[in-house]
Amino acid sequence: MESKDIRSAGLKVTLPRLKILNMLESSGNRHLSAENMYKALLEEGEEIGLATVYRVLTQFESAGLVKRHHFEGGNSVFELSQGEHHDHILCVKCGRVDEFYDEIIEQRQTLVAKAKGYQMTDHSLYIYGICSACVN
Amino acid sequence: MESKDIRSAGLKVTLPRLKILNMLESSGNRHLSAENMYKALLEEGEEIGLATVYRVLTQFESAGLVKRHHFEGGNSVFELSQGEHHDHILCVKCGRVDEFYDEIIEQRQTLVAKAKGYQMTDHSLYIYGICSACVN
DNA sequence: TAGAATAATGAGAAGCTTTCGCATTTAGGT
DNA sequence: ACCTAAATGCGAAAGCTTCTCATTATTCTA
Repeated sequence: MESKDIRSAGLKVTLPRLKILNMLESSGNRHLSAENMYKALLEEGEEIGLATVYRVLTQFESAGLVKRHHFEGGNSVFELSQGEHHDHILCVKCGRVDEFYDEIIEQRQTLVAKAKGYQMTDHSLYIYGICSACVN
Repeated sequence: MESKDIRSAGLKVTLPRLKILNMLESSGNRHLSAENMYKALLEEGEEIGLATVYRVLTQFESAGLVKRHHFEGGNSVFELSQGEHHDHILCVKCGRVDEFYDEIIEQRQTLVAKAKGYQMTDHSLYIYGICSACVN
């Protein structure tokens, strides 16, 4: 029951929030845009406004429930922030998204930040390419 | 004379294009938004429209003269693509931007792409943090 | 160097994603 | 069940970027 997550974020448990959280959990696609979710909800017959989808996602992000990503050229996508940090590699042809984690890259980033005199708070790494299915 | 660059990109040498290229070359800030440049041109008394600034920058990007970056939360910034590839580290407080290049990170990215079955075409890495001047 | 053909410009409108404002509805504690 | 605060939906609005199109400028050619 994901109601716990919503409640412990200090948010009231409402139908829009349950639906959105559920969609993020159960969708085959782990990376959804607000528009995606809005349309999917419409098709399910839910009367949920687009503004609400954005609002809820922003709240979930603040609560650490989801992560927002700005993929190249377009809108934001959201993913459940279950488990550990990872970065993304995406196909520029079909839009497929894969995840990866590379300890050495992580370490080097920390070193770079230190060398430049920065106190690192966050980082974003996207690798773009053509996936095996699209190379042909 | 940067007219060569414009001409060899297959573009006519016009005042807006010269001004914009010049601004990217001579500005202390290497990372400028279209809006930045537009305002600066206005202040210089140039009658250059915002649409033209965007158009020209997009053309320069296609020609490989400039690189476009999507820094977190906001508009695109452009920088002359002189010299070699580098990534960016930016201060979330003051907006300062520094550049870095880390050979090991580059190598690992190639390895990751290969391991995931991707033919890498590009990548973007941004480190966010608080710079030495803003830590206080 | 004048003229023709073509590309570039400026201004405003329009597109897209995201946020805001507000009246109405709903959740949660008492 | 009631009351208060929070959440919702809708439309409007904001911010960035692109498009349209009539006008202007550049380049090529004669």
